Amino acid sequence: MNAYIETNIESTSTILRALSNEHRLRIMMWIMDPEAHFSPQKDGDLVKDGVCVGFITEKIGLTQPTVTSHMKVLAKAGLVTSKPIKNWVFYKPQRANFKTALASLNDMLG
Amino acid sequence: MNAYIETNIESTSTILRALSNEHRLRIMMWIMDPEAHFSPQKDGDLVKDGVCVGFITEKIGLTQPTVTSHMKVLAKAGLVTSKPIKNWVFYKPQRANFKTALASLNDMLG
DNA sequence: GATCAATATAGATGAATGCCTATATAGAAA
DNA sequence: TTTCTATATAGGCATTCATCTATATTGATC
Repeated sequence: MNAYIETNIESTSTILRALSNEHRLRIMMWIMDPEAHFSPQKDGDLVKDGVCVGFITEKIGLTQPTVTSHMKVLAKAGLVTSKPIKNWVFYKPQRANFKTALASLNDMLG
Repeated sequence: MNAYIETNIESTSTILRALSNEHRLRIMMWIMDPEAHFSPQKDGDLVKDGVCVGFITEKIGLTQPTVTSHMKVLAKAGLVTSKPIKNWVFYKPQRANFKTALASLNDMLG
């Protein structure tokens, strides 16, 4: 078989699985346009640094460990990166990887 | 909240979940371009009617009930429709719904 | 009408998911 | 160095998913 297509199917399905959960889809939507959905943070810029776990937790109404677990799924799929500042952790979208996934979907199914 | 966005999140995540399984993603890829992946069928046109369950089952190497179950997931997500001819059932992509999902993803995250 | 062929349904099982509470860790501040 | 705060980890539990075997259904054919 075609190794390129196979690798592509694997990573694409990982990304789709990450986004297939309503909470995670909502979270991605929020952090893609953080200034529209969160108020400014003290120790990290919403756009430059990302959104902290606490803000997401409060907004989505799940417990903090559950949110951390969702963020890890997004991170493993390559959709976000995390950066610790003081004792916060800020999550920021990886737009390029999202765009690549959309393009793959289009290649494969479009 | 915005009912439009909420409905959208629900149906989009349903479609993403349907496509997040590697087998289903592969099947969708095949039936989107059926002539590239299957040989002609006796009682149904690959493009006009769709691909029969038996062909998919043989190509993917799972059992027939498992394939039927996958096809039902795709159908529930609105990604395929089925049409019985004689005692075959042909599955055909619903391109418009797929395109809509891609567009929603772009709206929400792009 | 009996048989064959293609698909669907039923039911079981193991693995993965999503959620929680309780606790650990690590940096900041007192 | 004790305490506070933000996040991570551990572990348990219920639900959903992916798969199989066995069987039912339905149309075609003999």
